[in-house]
Amino acid sequence: MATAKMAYHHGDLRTALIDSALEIIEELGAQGLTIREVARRAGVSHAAPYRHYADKDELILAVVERGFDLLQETMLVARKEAGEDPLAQFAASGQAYLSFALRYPTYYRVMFSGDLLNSNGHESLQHTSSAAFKQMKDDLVTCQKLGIVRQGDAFLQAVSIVSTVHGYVSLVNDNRISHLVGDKYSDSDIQGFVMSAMFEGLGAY
Amino acid sequence: MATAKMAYHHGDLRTALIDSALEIIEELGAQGLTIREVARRAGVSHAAPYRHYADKDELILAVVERGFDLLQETMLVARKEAGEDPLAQFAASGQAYLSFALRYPTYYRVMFSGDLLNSNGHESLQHTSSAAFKQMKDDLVTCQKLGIVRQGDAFLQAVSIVSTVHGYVSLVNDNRISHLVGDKYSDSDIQGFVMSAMFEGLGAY
DNA sequence: TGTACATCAGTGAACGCGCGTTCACTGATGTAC
DNA sequence: TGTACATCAGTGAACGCGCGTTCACTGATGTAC
Repeated sequence: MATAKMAYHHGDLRTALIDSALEIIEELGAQGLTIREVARRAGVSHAAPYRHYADKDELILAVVERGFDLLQETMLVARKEAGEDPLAQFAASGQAYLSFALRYPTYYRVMFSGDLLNSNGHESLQHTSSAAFKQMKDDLVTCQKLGIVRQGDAFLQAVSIVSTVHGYVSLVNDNRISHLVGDKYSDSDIQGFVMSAMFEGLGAY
Repeated sequence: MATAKMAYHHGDLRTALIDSALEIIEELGAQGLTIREVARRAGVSHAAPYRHYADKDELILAVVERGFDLLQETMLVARKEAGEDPLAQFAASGQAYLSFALRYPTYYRVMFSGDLLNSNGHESLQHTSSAAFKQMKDDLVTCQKLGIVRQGDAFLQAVSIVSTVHGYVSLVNDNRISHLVGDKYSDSDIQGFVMSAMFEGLGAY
């Protein structure tokens, strides 16, 4: 990890700081994310981050932005691997979303609740999530045309789907389900059921 | 508000502290909830709370507990007012849940994410939410017997419903929907659609 | 009913802590000639 | 290729702040006789 390059000038501290931030978020939770801890993990004095980010909010914003980029890309790859069938494409990107959210619980939370930000400036984030949402709506329209999803307003259908997925993920990540379950079901049983109930609501065949 | 009684001894500081905490949570968010601010609002020195709660976590726990009690009671009242029809009862308590969550967004969030708690000791909370969940499951079983809800494992159905409702509420409260909407739909349009999609998934007639 | 005293519920000063941010600085790098 | 110098990316000490918690204290209350 430590190369000669890192002696005084770091090389790419701007990126390394985000890496450290992610590490912290998953390990310590959102509360643990401080400029000083980020610097500590990047092996740098706690004033150094100010060379790259004006203040804490700007760093957090960068962290969240990267998260959305990563999520979007993951979903795109999954969709491409799913072949030609539009419903399969749709399901694949949904699954990618789900996997991301369950794999990086705290990160996901930070991304979706304005938790850490003090100021505003969410514009760029809104752009990314709007794009993902539009993609989803288009998919639904396609599926409707093919008669494999119930007719109706695709926008409202999309909100409904997003609600279910987001809700499921949030409950699991906040550990609100496991104590209800006992040994009766595995996580994937539950996940499977919730997703198929959702598809039934959509009338997807 | 200030009575003679409150001169030195407060009267019921234990309760008043929770009131202040709620005020803060709705007004400043979870981050703003500090022992010192709570004391400030209750008009008392910041050491006073320690007469009633061992530490910050214990206070927060009391706040959350009250929230669950309130939620549970609200739901029970709604259910009783809904008359005899089991599906109506079920829908009514769901609606009560929804209203609570949308009315007290930050409070709801604090209740459902372990956000503020440092230590563990969630046992009593788990008890309350388990009870609410069990109620829901029983309702579903009843509805199944009457043939007004799709047959199947009521537990899984309940998880699915909770996911959708919780997800919808979380998105709305974190302001993740409004920027997608534009002027096209009112909040209640969306809410109505999401709920009926959910019921369709259940096969509720 | 009055009084002595234990107990309870507050006060306010003080502690140590980690935080975000600033500042004067210094070491490394890149570039013009 | 070598050198002077501007610029860039770090350092570390210092700031003020609000926090959780503790402590010795004091005022109010309740109770036994």
